[in-house]
Amino acid sequence: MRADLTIGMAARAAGVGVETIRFYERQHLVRQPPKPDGSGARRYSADTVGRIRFIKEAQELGFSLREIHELLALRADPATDCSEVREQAVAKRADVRRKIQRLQDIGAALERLIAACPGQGALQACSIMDALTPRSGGCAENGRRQHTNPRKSSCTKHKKENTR
Amino acid sequence: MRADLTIGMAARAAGVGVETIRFYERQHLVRQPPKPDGSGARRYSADTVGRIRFIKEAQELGFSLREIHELLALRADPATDCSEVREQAVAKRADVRRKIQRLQDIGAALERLIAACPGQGALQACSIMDALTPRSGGCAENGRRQHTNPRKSSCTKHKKENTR
DNA sequence: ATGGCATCCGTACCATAGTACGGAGTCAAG
DNA sequence: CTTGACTCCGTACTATGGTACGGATGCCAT
Repeated sequence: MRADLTIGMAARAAGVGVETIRFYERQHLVRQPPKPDGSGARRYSADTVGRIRFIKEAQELGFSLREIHELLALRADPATDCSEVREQAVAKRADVRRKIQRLQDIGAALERLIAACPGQGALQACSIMDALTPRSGGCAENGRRQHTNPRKSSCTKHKKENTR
Repeated sequence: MRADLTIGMAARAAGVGVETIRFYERQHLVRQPPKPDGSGARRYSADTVGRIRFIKEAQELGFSLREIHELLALRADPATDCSEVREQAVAKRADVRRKIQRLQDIGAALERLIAACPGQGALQACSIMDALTPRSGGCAENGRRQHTNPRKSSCTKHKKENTR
């Protein structure tokens, strides 16, 4: 794997600023490559770019840099005690699964919200908090019946949390 | 919905500190309830507790407080322009789907890492970065074939990024 | 060899999301 | 009627994750 990118090129390729790469180096999230042959500028590989992209993505999924470090440090290889690595990997997997579950709940709530909102004014008040608990709050689904009379929606019954 | 919790009780129920609730009030993420009848202490409802829980969960999924505010502000109801709400909800849903996809990728990579790691030392070096790109890097899966000859694993070929 | 970039490195500053502190008030039990 | 636990509100401090700045140096094309 040849390292042929300057820090500026690597930063552009990864979609971050040069300073971010240096910051990650200080945090030991990416290794600072050696200066090739006493030259002034370090050279970065495409692998490093991928690593930086991974860091940014994982951040958007709610992992802290510390957690990302742990993720990146996980290695199955013949030199390490695999059972410990395995244990951590299993824990991370559980974490990931929990997050997926919650996102699916939020996705379903948004789906309900969208269904309650046919395009011309909903028939029933419905926030995402209502939509999270399908059996209880508002959010009658109110599909493609746009031709039906949009008056008399019996709405705006419960205001509850107004918050701003 | 009766509001019968003091701020301390609400904080405990939501798993946050009192100061966090006050902070959210300052940020207009939760409404500050009125003091009932000139009494000194405000009273919070179970709804507010749910709202705070939602905020904490969404944060762990990588949403900023600003984004969470937008999520919470989405309401389908007869008084608002539904098509605009719908548009935002659809955008948020896309966001959520993207996150789910990435988490599934990471989950699959962890799965591969776990599979490559039978418990006694892996046959092949494999980091999560390798495991993310199944066809290319390391991470031969190495399931329950512990009886097959574990020599000659042709491992530890590519060290690439060592990073610390 | 010189002008214009880019890199290097250190330090300072910034936004976000809390967390702590301190003084004053309230309320119920002992 | 005091003590202790809690609330209220304002201000200050903290941790995380960058961003910006500035002087020195390096690289390369004209």
